[in-house]
Amino acid sequence: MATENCSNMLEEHGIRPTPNRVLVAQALCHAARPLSMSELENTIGSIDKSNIFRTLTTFRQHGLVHAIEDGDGVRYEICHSHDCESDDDLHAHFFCEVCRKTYCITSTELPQPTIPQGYKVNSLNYILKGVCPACNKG
Amino acid sequence: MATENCSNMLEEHGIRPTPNRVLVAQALCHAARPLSMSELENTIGSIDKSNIFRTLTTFRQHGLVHAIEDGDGVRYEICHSHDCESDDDLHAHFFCEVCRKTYCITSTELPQPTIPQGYKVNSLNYILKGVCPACNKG
DNA sequence: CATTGTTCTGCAACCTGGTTGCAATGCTGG
DNA sequence: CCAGCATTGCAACCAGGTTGCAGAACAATG
Repeated sequence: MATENCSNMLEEHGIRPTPNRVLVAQALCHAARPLSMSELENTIGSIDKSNIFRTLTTFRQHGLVHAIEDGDGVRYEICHSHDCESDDDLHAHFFCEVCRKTYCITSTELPQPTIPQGYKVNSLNYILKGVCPACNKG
Repeated sequence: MATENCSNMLEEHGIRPTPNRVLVAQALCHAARPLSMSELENTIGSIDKSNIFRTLTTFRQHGLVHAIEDGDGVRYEICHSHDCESDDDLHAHFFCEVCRKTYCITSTELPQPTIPQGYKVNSLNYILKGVCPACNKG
């Protein structure tokens, strides 16, 4: 996504589009998969990890990104939900144990288990672990 | 589970039943829910965390326990699978964000998403986060 | 344009969970 | 009993995540 568009996207979510924030948003938009703090740090190269952490916290508070816990830390992806309150952009994720990347499984809806009485569910995390097609060759 | 039974259980899995290992196995059997390394350390009180770590690693290698990543670290539970190879004891887990405990959702089968071509799945982790019934009162 | 208060940022320090190296101890088989 | 391997506790380490702080950037106001 172009710098301009990312800047607008931030403003639409009530986030002031500082240069660093635009860089983080661009990195997330450009990646086809969720990125961890350190992946973002390496990709961008010019921003301190504490700032990336605070930027992602801000993004999350404004419903711009999802946090995904894939057993290898936390990764973030742009939330494509039509309505960030209802968070209808849920899907499973696949963590490759070889290349240690996390992919979105968008081919299928996130299957919802039956929740017993009394539990209040705030978020879902469905992680599959194994070997991705790229690493599975040969 | 009694000391005697735990000891047998270890031997059935090809694990030498040292006193410490029996303590860890008992703690896991006695708890109705998966426990983290530090929960085990606190519950048992007499065993060093590095030893608990190595004990759990051994248990896992012998198919005695599952590791569950619930976004709050790793927790372990006795694997009740009939056949540890096929690992048919899969179920979702619920992490309470208030008391920070993890519960098993055994009321329902773990729903399986459709996996795209080429991915080799080794394990599944389905975590729901929210507030458990005990913390949800009042 | 200068001033002031808030926001953003980088750096360094910290914390916690997980992991490893090592030396001492305990156990097992000859 | 002895040699050799398994088990253990301790201390150190590591990485990801988090916080405190002080300076830089910014927006608003007179």
